[in-house]
Amino acid sequence: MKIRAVTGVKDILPEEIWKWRFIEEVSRKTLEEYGFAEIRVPLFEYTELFLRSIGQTSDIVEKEMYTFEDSKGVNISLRPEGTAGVVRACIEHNLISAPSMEKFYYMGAMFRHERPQKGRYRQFFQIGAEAFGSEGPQVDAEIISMLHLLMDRLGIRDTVIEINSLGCSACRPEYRKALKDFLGTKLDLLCSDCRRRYEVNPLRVLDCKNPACKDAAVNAPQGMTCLCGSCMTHFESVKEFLTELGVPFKFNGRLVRGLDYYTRTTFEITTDKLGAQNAVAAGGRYDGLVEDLGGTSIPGIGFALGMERMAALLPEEMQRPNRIDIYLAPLGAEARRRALLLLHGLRSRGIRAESEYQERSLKSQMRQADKIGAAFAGILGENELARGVLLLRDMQSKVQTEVPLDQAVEKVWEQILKVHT
RNA sequence: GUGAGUGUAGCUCAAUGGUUAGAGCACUGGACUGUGGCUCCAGGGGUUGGGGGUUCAAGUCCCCUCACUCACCCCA
Repeated sequence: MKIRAVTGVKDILPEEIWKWRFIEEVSRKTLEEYGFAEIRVPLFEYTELFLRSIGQTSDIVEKEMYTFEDSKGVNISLRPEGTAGVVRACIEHNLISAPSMEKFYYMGAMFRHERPQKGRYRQFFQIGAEAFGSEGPQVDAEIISMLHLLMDRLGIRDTVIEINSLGCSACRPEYRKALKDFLGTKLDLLCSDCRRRYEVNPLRVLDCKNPACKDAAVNAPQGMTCLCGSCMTHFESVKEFLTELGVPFKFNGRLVRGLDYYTRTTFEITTDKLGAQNAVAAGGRYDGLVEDLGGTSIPGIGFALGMERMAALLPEEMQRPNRIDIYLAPLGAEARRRALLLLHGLRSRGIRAESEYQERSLKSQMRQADKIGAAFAGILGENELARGVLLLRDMQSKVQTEVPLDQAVEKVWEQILKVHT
């Protein structure tokens, strides 16, 4: 068998990795401005954790988890999402307690055994954040507005923020019943998937893309009309705060999340530029999850964003940054020996320097300097060697200056500073 | 899990069933023997995804298989 990467996973090559780093850097900065602290939790957990958090009947658990037994027969799963592990760690290490706010963020790989397609992989990277300790609508608005700011900083436009409220443990069952009563009269109009959903999770019928189902559900009761008083007030406040913060959003009464733990506010940032996978970030409140997993009753809210999808949406005009400051082009064995020392000096000073190690024409070395995008070329031939100088060429302006070899490191440093400012 | 499309050089793609499977880009060298991007010339690079079949002859037709892509489903 030919050796290759496993189906549905991909290598992120050097020519593209700058996008990931850019997204990570901007996200880190933004999250930390909002008071989130990084946490790293394992890539795998006992399967039971996901069964209890995400929900037995969710598609993720039913058919998308990488589940296996280790050599001792312990049932393990690769994490399909990040929230469950973070909540587990918080409970285990007593990181959260009732009234005080605690905020965490993470970035890393998630695994789902789905059929790969555009924007969907079996190993994919998410950046996620979770805020515990407050059920106040300010937190909801803050998280959504933070995402809005983050998208803006990344230069990603053409996305829409959609929000909805799913109600709480008091009013959701009522809505579910109302919806079931309504859909019960339309069963023969629904697709086979939706007839199954009707039994297991009727809310998801609203999410079906099948035109017949959309028609059948057009007059379905909206979740909003069934919200209890406190959920209604909460949702109204979230919308008010968002408006005050200047965050544009769209109410979408059909926005249903695929994970069972969500309550009250849910939101999604969508785009039409990614084919069938339109969600770039999504999240919501999960006021019951901590308790469900064995902690005390602590409300929480969080989101996750898809790095591959973000990377695909970065503005096309963004360029891969230069990775080398100076390329040394030595001519002859003696010059190459001297270049080795100079390289060491430059690099020790924090200058990104590269060189050719074999005998090659100056022409080809200059071509190489150009190809890797070096800001400067340093030419060191017999001529220069004899006079103890380095010929420094600014690749953009083509201006060449000679600097004394024994001061080369400092001179190069000065020139680079000039270019960078 | 279901459906459709596509597999030929590192990449993008040509090649009526018929000679030794080509081109552009990329790479290397040269024209310019010490100066990058443009131009021109030359060179290296292939188990035509894999296996079987039909045929005098298969990259081309048939079957199987694998992979990729897109979509359904679902989601970040």
